[in-house]
Amino acid sequence: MKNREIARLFHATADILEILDANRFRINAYRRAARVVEDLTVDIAELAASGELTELPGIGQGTADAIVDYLETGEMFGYESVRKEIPPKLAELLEIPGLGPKTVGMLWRELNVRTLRQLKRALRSRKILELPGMGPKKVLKIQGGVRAYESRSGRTLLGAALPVADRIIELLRGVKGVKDVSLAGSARRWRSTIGDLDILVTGSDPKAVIEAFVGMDGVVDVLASGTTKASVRMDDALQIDLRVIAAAEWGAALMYFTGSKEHNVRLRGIARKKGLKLSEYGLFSGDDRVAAKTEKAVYRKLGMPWIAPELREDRGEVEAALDRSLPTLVTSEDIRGDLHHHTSWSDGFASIEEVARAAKRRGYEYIIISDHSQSLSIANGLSEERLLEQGEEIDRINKKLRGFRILKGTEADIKSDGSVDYPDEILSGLDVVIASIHSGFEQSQEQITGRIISAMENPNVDIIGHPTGRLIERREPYAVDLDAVMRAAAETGTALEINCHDERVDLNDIHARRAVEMGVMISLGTDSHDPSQGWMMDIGVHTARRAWLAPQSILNTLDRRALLKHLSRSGPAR
DNA sequence: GCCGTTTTCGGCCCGACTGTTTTCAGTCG
Repeated sequence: MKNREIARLFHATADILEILDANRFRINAYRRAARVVEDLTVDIAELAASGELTELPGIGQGTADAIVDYLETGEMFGYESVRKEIPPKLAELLEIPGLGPKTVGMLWRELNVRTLRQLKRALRSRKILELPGMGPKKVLKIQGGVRAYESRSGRTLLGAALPVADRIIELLRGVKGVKDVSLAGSARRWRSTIGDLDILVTGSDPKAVIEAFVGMDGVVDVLASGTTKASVRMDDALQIDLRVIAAAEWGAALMYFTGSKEHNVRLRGIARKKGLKLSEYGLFSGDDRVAAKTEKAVYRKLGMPWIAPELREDRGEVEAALDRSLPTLVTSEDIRGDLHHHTSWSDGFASIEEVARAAKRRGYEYIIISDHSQSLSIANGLSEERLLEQGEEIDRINKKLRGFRILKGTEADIKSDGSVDYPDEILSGLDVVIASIHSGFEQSQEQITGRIISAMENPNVDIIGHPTGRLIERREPYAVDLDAVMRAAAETGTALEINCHDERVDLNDIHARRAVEMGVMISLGTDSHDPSQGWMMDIGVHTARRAWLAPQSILNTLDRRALLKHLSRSGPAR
């Protein structure tokens, strides 16, 4: 799949055009094209082959030609020609906070700044102060941006940011006069990584809220602090934006601050067509505010039902809302059990009984114990004998539990030759078999894909665990041909996992949506190694929502009997 | 560069904050 590469080239083209001060709508067109390609659930080469590229919104003749050009030659003519217009590393400077395309372009033209090193030298020179719009404070601000850029650690995992958000929300609720506090931004949309945290507050004393916010523990840098808006950087480099708004504008502000930016742009376009104006202060007809207090009211006046935050990515949700075809999304209440959990029998930290009781407290009907298999010795994988012993232990504990069932499972390794790490007679005695790749990551696409497909052809294999093997921001996916895997999953009736662990989220939202479109069932598993990680099911559920999934597409919404029946297993009698 | 229930040209989302200005440009979200 060349989708990501093509999207990257469109983004790069837009970056360069910005520095060259090209028409901003042309720049936006490239950004939109990049995003459309990025979000595609199909291989762009297929669309190119069938001549359907220009049917995509935002892809016209120019960008379609560029895509075909790249697919055929490995180079994109448009990009190659603008690339020569600026020094090779100049566009990287755009990633420095506080430094935008205008300033980068000016510094290059006036002071011949072409690299980060030359930028740092220029910031110390006196000549920079002679440039228009440049003063001592601006220089300090950019120097601060350079420091942040050099020490940056990429995006923050949602699982790490949510506890911080909870703590801040708790703190702000305690400020005098505060009425409502809400998380907004990409965290409210449950993106698996976030750039910053956005928090919204309404209350009678904005000044007190801003003061409490910029003065809280852990703040190392106040980036902005106005009467309604403030930004801080925390000691772990996480940036947090706060906005204090009037109660009458709560809904409009929540929409604005939740984004995505692209979703908001679409809505504003629709407002404009209706002769209205949408901003964070409300939906206006001239000077009259026609809606603002709740999100629902604003959406209604735009002619559509409320759209769940997880869908607000401009991936077709606006069109679906307009013609009343939004999906019924799965919710946490639909989930009957966790389909992937480890215990101290392998590399987990809790006993089977502790895991089961915690799952029962979460309101589940069942949990699958899926410890590692024998060849994963580094994780204390279970030999055949120990797996059978574990089964007896599960039987004993099940007798003690009422209204809850521990199912016998395994997360069996898919070995380098594609075989599964236990013999069929062992696998067929289990309730659920997950098969995952934990070795041979460096194999070719053909080998990796072949391994997974041969595992799925084993009738005892029910679920493929973390199908791409990525670790967010740490390890790239192995070279798997996901399309081929999804086709085989549909044919063999094998489910694909959304591994809910915050470091994995694998399948991701786009993949999961594609899989279900191809007729594949999705399994949600937290891959917990301790019951305290069970909450990550929320990450999986909301990722499934981001993938537009209804309960029917998800294995864990089945009750125990229906689940075992679906997996073609009789299962133990109650 | 894309797009069209005001179509093939003339539009294209909106506002806060900052630092530089003396009315505004750049950056960010």
